[in-house]
Amino acid sequence: MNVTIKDVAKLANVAPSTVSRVIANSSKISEKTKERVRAAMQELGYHPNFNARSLANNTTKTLGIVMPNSAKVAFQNPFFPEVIRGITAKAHQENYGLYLSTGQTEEEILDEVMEMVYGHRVDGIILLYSRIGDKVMPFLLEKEFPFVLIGRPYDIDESLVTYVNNDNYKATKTVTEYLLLLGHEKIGFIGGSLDFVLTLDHLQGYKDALEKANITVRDEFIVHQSEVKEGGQDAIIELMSLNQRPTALVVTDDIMSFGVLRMLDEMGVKVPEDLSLVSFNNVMISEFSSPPMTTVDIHIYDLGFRATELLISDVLHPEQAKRKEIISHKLIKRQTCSKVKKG
Amino acid sequence: MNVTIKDVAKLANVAPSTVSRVIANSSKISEKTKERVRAAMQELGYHPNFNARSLANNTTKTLGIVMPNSAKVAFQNPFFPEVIRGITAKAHQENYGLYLSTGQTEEEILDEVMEMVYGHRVDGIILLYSRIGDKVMPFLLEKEFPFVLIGRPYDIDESLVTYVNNDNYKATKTVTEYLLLLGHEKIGFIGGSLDFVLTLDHLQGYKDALEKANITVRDEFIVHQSEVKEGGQDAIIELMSLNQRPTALVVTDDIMSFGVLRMLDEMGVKVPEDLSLVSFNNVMISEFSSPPMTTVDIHIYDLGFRATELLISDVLHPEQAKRKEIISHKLIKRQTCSKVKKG
DNA sequence: CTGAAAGCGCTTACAG
DNA sequence: CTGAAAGCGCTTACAG
Repeated sequence: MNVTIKDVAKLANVAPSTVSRVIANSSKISEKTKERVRAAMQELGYHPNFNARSLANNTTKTLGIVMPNSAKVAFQNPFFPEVIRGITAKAHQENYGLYLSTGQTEEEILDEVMEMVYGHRVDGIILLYSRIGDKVMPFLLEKEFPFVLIGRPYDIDESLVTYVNNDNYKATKTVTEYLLLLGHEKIGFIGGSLDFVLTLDHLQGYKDALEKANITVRDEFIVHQSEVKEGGQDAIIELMSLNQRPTALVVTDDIMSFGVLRMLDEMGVKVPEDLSLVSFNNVMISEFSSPPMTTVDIHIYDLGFRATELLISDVLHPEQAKRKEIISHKLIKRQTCSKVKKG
Repeated sequence: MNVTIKDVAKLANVAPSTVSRVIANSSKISEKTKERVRAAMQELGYHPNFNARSLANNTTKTLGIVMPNSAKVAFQNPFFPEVIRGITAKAHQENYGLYLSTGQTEEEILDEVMEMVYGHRVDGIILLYSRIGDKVMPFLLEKEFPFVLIGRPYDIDESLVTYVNNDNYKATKTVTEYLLLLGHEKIGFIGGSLDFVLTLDHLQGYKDALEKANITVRDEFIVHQSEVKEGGQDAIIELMSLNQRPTALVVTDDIMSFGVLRMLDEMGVKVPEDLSLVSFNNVMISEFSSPPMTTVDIHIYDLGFRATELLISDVLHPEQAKRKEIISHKLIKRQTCSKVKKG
């Protein structure tokens, strides 16, 4: 019922193998034959069967995207759509398809990745996160399956994995120093779950900036929230209940900042007059908060785009050395920061 | 190099066909044999090759997701992640994989869909939008390829397609009537591009509510914006420059509302004192706007979940009648609406 | 430059 | 309940 390579071959009066070569645009086939075959394909409305091709040459032309287990939460954060947008752009350019992970728990995700690999569903995998104790990467490493990490490897020799990341340590350090320059000394930190390597980097940058300025790091100023949504709110209540309130806040995610700003508004705390805030990601809507937030643009789209580029290159040349790439970041100053109030 | 069905067969001392039947868990195989075969699979670390299976039985166990061409814009709107989340949940439950469209233009998307269909990449397709003049649906219809639409068909006999939708007409009508009840008579409308069927429904609901209340529909109160992001801003400037400003606004998208609220704040227009606003979608962060927005929850997740359920059912039973399903909506009252000011 | 043949790893009537 | 055989639609050495 379906038009196959054989039908085309018959009509064009050539062997199936020749048709196959025309599809691959092999240089060994004469222009004349190519034209004849192409005409036959046109006439019959031929389209190659991907599964057959994949089976024959062990290649799928599709890339797997693996999201953190908290898909529920994750996808509510514009980070993921945006990084996927970058991935999509490059993948489309290079004629790769995209296969999405659907697992909700760490275990399910590992199962899926195993299926992607063993089942030959994809040629390579993009990991959208780096989590401590993660088992996906060790598995991929062991199978020598091409993958690229968005984030940085942890507990694993860096030379073994291709990854693209921001300098999150430096970004957080800079941002904290910026707050210090504005005269703030009581600076709070609201970050994500300590399960993520990202959070470690954020935290270290924050601490080092303070220490460099000879300011003691206070544990009660540091709050971690895995649940981005309500997290922002709980965190701010905690901080604002302290005897010594911070006068500035480093919040590591724009969506969290939305929650924080809302909460502060309700509590009657004026931003930036009473409290300054610096955020991270520069997600589209972050300029629509009130007041519009000062935030670090980490070029999410580029993370996805470059990761895909590197992955495809690794897929095509598995023998080449792993590479790392740092995507630049940029502080976008809007209206949530001001000099500390005297007194 | 790879462990295949043959290796397992050899070790278990059965024929490859038997192994295949064990994988399919055929009831014709004795428990004893099953156990022996499973043990062999375990021992060898066997995993089925999906491409081979797909080729042999012409089934992929994967579903295609097709996003609107404006992927650039689209994905910035939390609607898509959220609907995909619903899709993901059901797909995972039923052991289906997900394949994502990557095209950026209408033409590219059609090409991709054709490739999905002709290339046997997916068993069925979920269309995340309904656009006027769209060519994807007619193609799918012609090929009799299983698909489900999120939205409603336009210019196509409804009995021909399975779809899941909200009653957007009624929702907008109700919301407008709510504003009327609060005493507003000058009610503006900020909607999406007229290319989308969704916008037609929104607009009709808005108009009918006004007409029913004997209020003339004013063209200058109606603004369409395709670009959600800046759109919100341009639109509000236009409206607020009128001699007769509206006292209330129906905005058909939360993200747009964020832009609108920001703009109003800058212009010194107080919400809800000077202007009321009702929005649509109840996206996660919509409760974090200031003030928190009153919006219609359209149960995006459910749209995706049910669509997937229906699609899988259509894939499995192509002969059955097409179905339609309306997902409920609910007005979430927060703080952007109040009675009209006297005078 | 082109063809005949084997093979990729499964599934599924058909027999028994 | 199990096996032998054909087939799914491609690709790719190997010959010529």
